[in-house]
Amino acid sequence: MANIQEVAQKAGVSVATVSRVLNQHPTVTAKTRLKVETAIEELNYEPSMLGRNLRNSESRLLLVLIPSISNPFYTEIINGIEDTAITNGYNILLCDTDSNPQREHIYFNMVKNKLADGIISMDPAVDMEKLNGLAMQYPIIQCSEYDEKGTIPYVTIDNQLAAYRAVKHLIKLGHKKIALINSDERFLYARERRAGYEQALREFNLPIQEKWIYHTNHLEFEFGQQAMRKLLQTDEKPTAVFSVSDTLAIGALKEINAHELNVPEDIALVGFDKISFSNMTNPTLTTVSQPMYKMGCTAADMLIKKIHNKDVESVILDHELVIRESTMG
Amino acid sequence: MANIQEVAQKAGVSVATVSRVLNQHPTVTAKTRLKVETAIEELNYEPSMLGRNLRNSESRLLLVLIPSISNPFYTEIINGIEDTAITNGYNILLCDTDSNPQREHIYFNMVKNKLADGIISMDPAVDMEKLNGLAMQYPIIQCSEYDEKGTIPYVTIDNQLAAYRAVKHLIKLGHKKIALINSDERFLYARERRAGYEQALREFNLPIQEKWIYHTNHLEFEFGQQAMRKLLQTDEKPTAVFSVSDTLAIGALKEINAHELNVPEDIALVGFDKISFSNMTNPTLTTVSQPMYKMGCTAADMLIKKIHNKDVESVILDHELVIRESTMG
DNA sequence: ATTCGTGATGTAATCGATTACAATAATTTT
DNA sequence: AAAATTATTGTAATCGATTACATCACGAAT
Repeated sequence: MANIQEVAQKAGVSVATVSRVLNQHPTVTAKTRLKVETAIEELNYEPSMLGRNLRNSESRLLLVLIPSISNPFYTEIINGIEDTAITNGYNILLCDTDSNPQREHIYFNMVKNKLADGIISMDPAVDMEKLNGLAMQYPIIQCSEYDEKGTIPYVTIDNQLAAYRAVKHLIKLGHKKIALINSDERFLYARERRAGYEQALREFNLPIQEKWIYHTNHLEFEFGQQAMRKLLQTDEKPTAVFSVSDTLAIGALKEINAHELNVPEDIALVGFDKISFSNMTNPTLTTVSQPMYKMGCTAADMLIKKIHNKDVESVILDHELVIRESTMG
Repeated sequence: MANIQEVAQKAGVSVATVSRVLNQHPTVTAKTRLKVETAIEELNYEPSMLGRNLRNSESRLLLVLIPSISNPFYTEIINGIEDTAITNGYNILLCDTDSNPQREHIYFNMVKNKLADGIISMDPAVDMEKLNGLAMQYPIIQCSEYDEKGTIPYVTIDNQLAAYRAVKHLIKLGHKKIALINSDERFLYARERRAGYEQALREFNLPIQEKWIYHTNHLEFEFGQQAMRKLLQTDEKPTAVFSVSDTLAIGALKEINAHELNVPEDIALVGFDKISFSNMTNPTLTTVSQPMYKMGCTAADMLIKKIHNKDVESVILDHELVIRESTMG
């Protein structure tokens, strides 16, 4: 790979002139520009981002932190981020943190070292303290999950309201024994969705029963199955289940079927996220739709603004309850 | 963010000594090491990758090119890559190329510019010519999809044999009218799997009927539905379907159900990839299992070897036909 | 006491770009 | 035609690290 020196030599000019051509400075003569451009062409030269970044302290790269690539919830968000980034001349790099602090540390360092210009964090398990510290010096946005006590701008939905509506929908269908499959309440979204669940129950004077609330640390299908297995073992089986994630709900559906029970006749089921697979199950899954693509776009917009030192405000986007077969009697 | 100069000043030593401490050179006195380490501590200093990379021409970053993050097929492979990379002191960056040459170009440049040390490409739609050109100078490995005419080392499975076995399994069950849902035959895997399909039919003297071969450009569920709709419209309906991807098969299953037909009684179904969803459908999906995690590990191992200038040979891993409910009569 | 050897540290070049400032060439003004 | 002005281009410092080589200090050998 040729460097700027060789181009300069070949074109018979100084490196400064080559750099000016590269950066489209208007002061360069058409003739010299041509010379340089031919030299670039002939040497197949491409400027080194390393040298450039070191000098400019800018990489035009955005980091997107996700806990796990296997969660389909993130795919549409990422598409939104990517489209917006590219429109603005940025590129994104996906970072699968596996909720591992050590990996996170590496990605944090990439920003400190100017290898990236900013971070969009979607990892609920991120070290909030570290993230807040980093955010004092570097552009950071949180997407979906955020720190209520922190000062980092975020884009999300009203999780409590969404859960409330989902459970209210079940209550309106006549259900009185409604279970909750929740994830780890270390996470804000889990706490908020539980609050929404309880809010709905209280509003209709239904008791909140611990035996119908199941917590799981993982979001994979199998954990939904496991959750449902437990719930079916309770002395009084629930007639409806609200799950805080589609993947868990799909696992639950599988388990319900395995017990020769039917959805929605025996047990109604509501998920959360509207992942594409939720429309492929039989029955199709009632779920809460988050505007994922828009969320991604908004997050990217906010980050880019922040990089340019503009002020940004947190955003709460609308959600929607998508009623499908799993709650249609 | 402090730099090495400031640390040197604070510690009362030269930058060379600081660098020596950072790189654990044995020649530094315990006393000076301590001085430097305290200074690093106090200034909260972290060495800049940019400066280091520029000097060392090494980033210890690997690029992983995937066409789309939404395809669950890649998740386990990526886990394998990531685990292996980290064990060897490398980190990975996921690049969602969207099969877009312009985006690819950016990622190719990152390697040219030493922002990354090598590439694992999993994009079937990658510009093979460019990739081959790049591979003459930079470490590149192909995973899953590869260029049969090129010289880039790859890791994959025997796609033709796998397809042959899948279709033979259907024939052994007594099926004579077997359809194929294939993806774009620009891709090698699609051509190979079709070859396996035809090989099995020929071996058992079954005619190859164009009406039962459907091509689709996308792998999302909806395209599987669309494919199946077409196949059900043919004058003579197939009694079995082999789909080159689980996502397409799951879409097909949905469509079959929508027509009030049953799997496997009316139509048997075989997918490919053993994605985690394929065990959540009802009935569960017979599919071809690729050793995805191992594939990822192998690819990462090969790439790291290549970065260290060792010779690497292409690898063909074993596959397995996983028989589940969708072909159990 | 002088010389030598060894180990610890410092000096300065280097990687590949950008850019302030200097220098030169081209043009206009008088 | 000489001076003044302006348009191009070149020189060299800079970003933050690494490292070959130079230097220095100190103890051992003679």
